[in-house]
Amino acid sequence: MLTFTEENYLKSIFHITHQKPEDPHVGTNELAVHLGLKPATINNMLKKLKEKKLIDYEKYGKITLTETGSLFATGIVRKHRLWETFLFEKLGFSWDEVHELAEQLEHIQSDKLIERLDRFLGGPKFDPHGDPIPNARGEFEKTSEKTLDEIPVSKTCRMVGVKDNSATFLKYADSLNLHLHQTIRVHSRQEYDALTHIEVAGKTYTVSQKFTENIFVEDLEENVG
Amino acid sequence: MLTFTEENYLKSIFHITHQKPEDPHVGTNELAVHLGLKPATINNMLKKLKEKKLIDYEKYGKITLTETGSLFATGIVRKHRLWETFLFEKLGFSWDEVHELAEQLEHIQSDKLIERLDRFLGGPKFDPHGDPIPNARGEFEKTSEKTLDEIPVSKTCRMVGVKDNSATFLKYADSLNLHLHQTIRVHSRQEYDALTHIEVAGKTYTVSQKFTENIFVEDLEENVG
DNA sequence: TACAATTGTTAGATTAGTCTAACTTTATTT
DNA sequence: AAATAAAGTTAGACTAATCTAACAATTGTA
Repeated sequence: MLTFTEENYLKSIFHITHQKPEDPHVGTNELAVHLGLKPATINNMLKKLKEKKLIDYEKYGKITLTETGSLFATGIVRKHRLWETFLFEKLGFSWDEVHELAEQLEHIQSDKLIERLDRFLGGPKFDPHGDPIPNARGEFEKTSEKTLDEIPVSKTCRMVGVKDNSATFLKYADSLNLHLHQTIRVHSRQEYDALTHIEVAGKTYTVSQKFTENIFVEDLEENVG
Repeated sequence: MLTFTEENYLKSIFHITHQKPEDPHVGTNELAVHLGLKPATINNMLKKLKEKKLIDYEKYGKITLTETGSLFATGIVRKHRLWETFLFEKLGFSWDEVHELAEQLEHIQSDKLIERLDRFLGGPKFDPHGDPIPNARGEFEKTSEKTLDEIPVSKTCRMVGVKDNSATFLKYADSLNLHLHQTIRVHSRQEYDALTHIEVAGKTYTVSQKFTENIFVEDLEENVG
């Protein structure tokens, strides 16, 4: 049984690893920033996690989850995303509210509870942000890594997720009618700064590259022809 | 904002106070037993709770909740019982399983969540054990204090709650078809040890006084005549 | 390659919540 | 009322998780 704190460390290592699949290196400072703690604190805990065989780690080396650690991490992510789905689907929370609450709920200890919740929700595969929900074995589907800024002008795509999970970003997206499964047409794009004109639900908006690179999309062409 | 631990202390003081309305005295040892801690530990925390104006307490004196402390306590009880109701009604847990899970869920911090949960459940007034659910102001209905051992022979009553919330007791009750709102007829009672023959859903059982005094009931006669 | 910048580590202090062991006060019993 | 039992308190130690400040190793660059 892990402590609340240990769970958060494993989850952060998992997220950092998966946010940049090209570089599986996780460093002390990086983890400190992610967890909002000081590097010295991290160092301290890394020893404990290594002791418990949850991570592989050598002094001045990189941090990686062991198989056990990884299983715990996906377990927490599974719980987090199922609770988000519950809050969104059943209690009517908006997608910018669910993350913070799920941060608390993900630490509830009960396999039975989480399996019942999963069933109650109809075995969802994705959470309200389009992130995949791991199954009880820790497996999850790979999602599109294509972002809206990569879609060529005059093509249409479908929104399938978001890279940024902050409430600010999510509320902004909401205000542009952008939600999961929404169809987006790229009208034009400035060569200089990639400022993009998009059409969403009959309305057009101008959005920055900072914004477009945080929207995950799927091509829609094949479904049209 | 209270810590997990502080919440548990307040909740225990609340429960001890309400379990014996004739004697509102709560002592250090008593609280220690209730929380599964040592008296010395309790003493330590009492100082902190007093400091925070959550309890009234003088050295060697009795412990009582302040108005603020009481409001926090009923808030926790409200959350506990709403979560129990959710687990029972929506996720299909049995009434002997819900308490332990609610012990964790009751500490989730979000007024909005609990109000949404309340609405989702249809504003229940009682939890799966028949205990009243306080409203957002901390008010709750008073329930019957009459127990099955007080029902005269050949009278019929309706089960409205349980005094003992242990899984062992609840499973035993379940095995006798005893659940909330069930009608119970008292067939006979031994004068010596109050061993009682009851009829439940067409079947008869012999139960001890230890058992009958843990079943809260309401008279049914007035509804019959 | 050597220096500077970045990154990581160590030592020691702090806080919350717990414990044990010894002691004090209050309550009960003869 | 005195002796005993029960209840409550204090002092001091421990663990988990954090911090700051000082130091060490690695990396990147001139």
